[in-house]
Amino acid sequence: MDIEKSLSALNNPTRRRILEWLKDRSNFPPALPGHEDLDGVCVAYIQEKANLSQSTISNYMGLLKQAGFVIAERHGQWTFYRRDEDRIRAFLTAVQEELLKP
Amino acid sequence: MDIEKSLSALNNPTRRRILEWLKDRSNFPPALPGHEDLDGVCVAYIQEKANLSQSTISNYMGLLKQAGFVIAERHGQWTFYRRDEDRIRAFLTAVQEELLKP
DNA sequence: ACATTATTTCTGAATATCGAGATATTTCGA
DNA sequence: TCGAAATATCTCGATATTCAGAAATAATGT
Repeated sequence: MDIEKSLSALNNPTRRRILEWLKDRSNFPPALPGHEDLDGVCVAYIQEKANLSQSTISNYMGLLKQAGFVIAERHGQWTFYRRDEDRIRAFLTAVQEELLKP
Repeated sequence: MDIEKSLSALNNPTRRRILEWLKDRSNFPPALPGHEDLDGVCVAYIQEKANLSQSTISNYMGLLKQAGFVIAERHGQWTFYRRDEDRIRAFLTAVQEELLKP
């Protein structure tokens, strides 16, 4: 739990919006055939929604992953990203502790 | 509640440490004579503890104030800073909503 | 009024972040 | 095995942030 990295990752409106979009798979086009069971989303879909370049989104997803907010799962040529709810909650607890604990 | 500003303000280890120090007035030297009732801390004390230039600390305190984490109260030549617990809690709630709400 | 002290503001150099384009890597299909 | 698609990495210019020092402002004491 690197609070520094997490705060940096959150300190960007697009990255926060991506995290919100990932709350609901239906914010994105339907899953690719054969991947209906995964609830992750591929980079191309995120890029399309964010309207930023592919390299930027790939980089952003890397930051969100390093921060622990998302899990990346590679299936063939696709990388599917989904939220890591446990670690998101762990981050919130850590910030709360840091800000509030006596 | 500008979550952008707040996250930026938190995205610096020194500023987070200052917020922690301010939890307990006894992290700093005793109050100046005649100001024992205030539980705020003057910039000079914070500067000494952070070991950064006075202009840097003044700047930092300005950011923390704009972010809503501290309240500044000017008494004579001193500005006393103290945490704004209500707004700190409000920020935590806002981040929690943004990160967790469906 | 003048000197002293606390604080803020201005200026600038070093460093970090943003987001793009070009290129590399991985994997699939023909 | 060759080519195409999806993603990752490298590099770069533009912009933002960090922090210091100097100058400006504000309040106090003599």
